[in-house]
Amino acid sequence: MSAGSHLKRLNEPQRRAAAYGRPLPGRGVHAGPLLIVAGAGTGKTNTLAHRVAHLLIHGVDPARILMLTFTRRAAAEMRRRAADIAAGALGPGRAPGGAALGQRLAWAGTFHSIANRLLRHHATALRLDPQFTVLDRGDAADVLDALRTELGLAQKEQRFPRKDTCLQIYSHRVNTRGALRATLEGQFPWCAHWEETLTGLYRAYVERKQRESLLDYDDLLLYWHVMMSDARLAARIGAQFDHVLVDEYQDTNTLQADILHALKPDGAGMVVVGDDAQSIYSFRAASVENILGFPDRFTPRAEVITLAQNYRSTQPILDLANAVMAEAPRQYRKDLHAERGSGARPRLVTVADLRQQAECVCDEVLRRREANVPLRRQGVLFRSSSHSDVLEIELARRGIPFVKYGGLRFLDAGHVKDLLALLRWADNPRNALAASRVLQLLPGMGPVNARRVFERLEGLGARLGALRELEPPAGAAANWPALVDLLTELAAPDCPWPGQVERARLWYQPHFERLYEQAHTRGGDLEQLTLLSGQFPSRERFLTELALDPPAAAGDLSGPPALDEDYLVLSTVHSAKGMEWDTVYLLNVVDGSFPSEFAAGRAELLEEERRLFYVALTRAQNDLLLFAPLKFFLSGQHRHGDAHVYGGRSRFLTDTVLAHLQTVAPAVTVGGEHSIPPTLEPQLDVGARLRDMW
DNA sequence: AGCGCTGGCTTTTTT
DNA sequence: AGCCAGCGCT
Repeated sequence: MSAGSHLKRLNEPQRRAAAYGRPLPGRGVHAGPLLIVAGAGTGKTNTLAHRVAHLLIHGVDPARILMLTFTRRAAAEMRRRAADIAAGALGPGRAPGGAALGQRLAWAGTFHSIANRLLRHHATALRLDPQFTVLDRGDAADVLDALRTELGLAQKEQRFPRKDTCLQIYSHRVNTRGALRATLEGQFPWCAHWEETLTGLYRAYVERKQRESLLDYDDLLLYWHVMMSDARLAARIGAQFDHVLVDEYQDTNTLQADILHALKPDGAGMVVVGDDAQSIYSFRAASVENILGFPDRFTPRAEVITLAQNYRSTQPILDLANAVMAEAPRQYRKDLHAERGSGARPRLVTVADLRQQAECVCDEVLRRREANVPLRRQGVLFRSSSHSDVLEIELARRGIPFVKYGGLRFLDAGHVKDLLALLRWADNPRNALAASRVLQLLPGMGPVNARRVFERLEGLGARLGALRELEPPAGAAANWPALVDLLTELAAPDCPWPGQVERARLWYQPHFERLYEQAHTRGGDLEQLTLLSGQFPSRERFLTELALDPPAAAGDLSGPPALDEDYLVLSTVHSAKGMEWDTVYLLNVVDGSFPSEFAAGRAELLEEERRLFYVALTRAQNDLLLFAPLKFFLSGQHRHGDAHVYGGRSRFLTDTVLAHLQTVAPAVTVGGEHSIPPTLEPQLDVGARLRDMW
């Protein structure tokens, strides 16, 4: 096999990117820093996978490649594809098969999961308990909530920010590496006068986490960052990897960029990929400056390769997307060019209301399925999670299976938290949050009693076995022995692993039924948790991986469809990053919803909304339908309570942009009750058909 | 101290 | 619709 034949299927810039650097015969590849600016659908993942394969083929040890992705799913995909390409190029006998090779790409993962591994490995050097517990977002917020109450911040005079807001502020400040004041003024102006109080709260938060061996998402990065500021540790970790590849670089934040820089100060072996036009995570402190400033962070400057040849969408879809971006005041112009040629013009469908929107989407989805576009080749996208509520009901009514990405998570459900708290407490007896949650499952046990029990237990050395020596509060005595039995059992070092969830569930069941209204519909989640636990080797791994990569959807009407079944995908635009569908339906293209009303009045936020819109449009391969309901029902949250709003046309749909859309007339409303969905099929020229017959 | 109820207030997107 | 503080009854 000739050198480079594995790159034959790439175009010229892709090939340059994949093969960047100088091969050292049999010993790897020597390369300086490289930025790949990859427009939507330009084969970014493919190029990166070929880059990894190229490295493997030239003898780079897979264990010395660090591959950082935005999601777990992206990491798995990258591992699989790179291994396949490399295995194919090396041929049988010269290398382990694709699957084995993929296994050996052990350092492919999200920033957070890689941080987790590094920290557990170097825990002792950091004076960190290697058994630390990873807090998911909800748990982190609950810790803050407990502290907020303890510090007496729930005062009468003025409402203190709610726990989720407190966490968001904290997180933003940590990830930008800026001052709290800057975060408050820039992102949370309505909380600015709480600056001092918040500082006190966060100080307590940090102390509490340290005392209880808890790390939240941000801590994973922070500890990693601190680790990299120690010259010896940084050198050791940097020397562990010859190549560092980073996907979705436009959505990294300052903290992450600094970690990378410390890892490879001269940029050796560093390749980052991204698209400034798809930067959509500023609320998570992502900074576009990272990608824009990347080349200049090194001497000599990093090389830049741009990919603009689009393989995903038809030209009319790209024309629309390009037209939207052309109106951005500040941008790095790269007009995408379609490899695939012409196709149907995207459509703007005006519907009367959300109900009609849902009906229309269902009709169109089914019509396409009849035309051999399976459900899984069709995706429904929306700005915020609740925008699909009405559609979900309609889908369920018609028996169309779907999976929803984004929005309410599995881990947010109370009963899932309860069961996990049992396991977490068993795993880390110092975890006060888990303890408090578990104890309060008992009737007669409130916050005060739970706290007393926990404190007395700490006095006895924080061993769960010591629970037996404690006297329970009278009101909770009846259920006390069973709980003590359970915890003693779970905490025993020889307690068999997958069985523990089953065991905990058995104890939990009666409490579950007492505490939750629709216990029967929600029971599936617990079942799913039990099944999931079997896939992990230990309790610690299960709890950590679950926090780092929670299942996408909460169990609902039908539960998650089996993987081989056909199902429609519903997704927030954020969660749709990197995905593509034959047909894309974008809901609620109405001002206030797209762009979100919260972005109004702030130019940078509005620009991010535009990029978000752009991401949504460029997910489509062949067909793109935008829906614009005339009447919009808003629930809650709004000054005047629930209301119908007649939303204006989205400000992104300017005349220039509209010129790239085929608009479909509003539906006719009959009798005020039933509305007829508009015909979406291409207009038939009946006359021509009849003439053609002869 | 626990627990259920009332009423005022509410900032989208997620590793 | 859901969070959160406060009240009143047990």
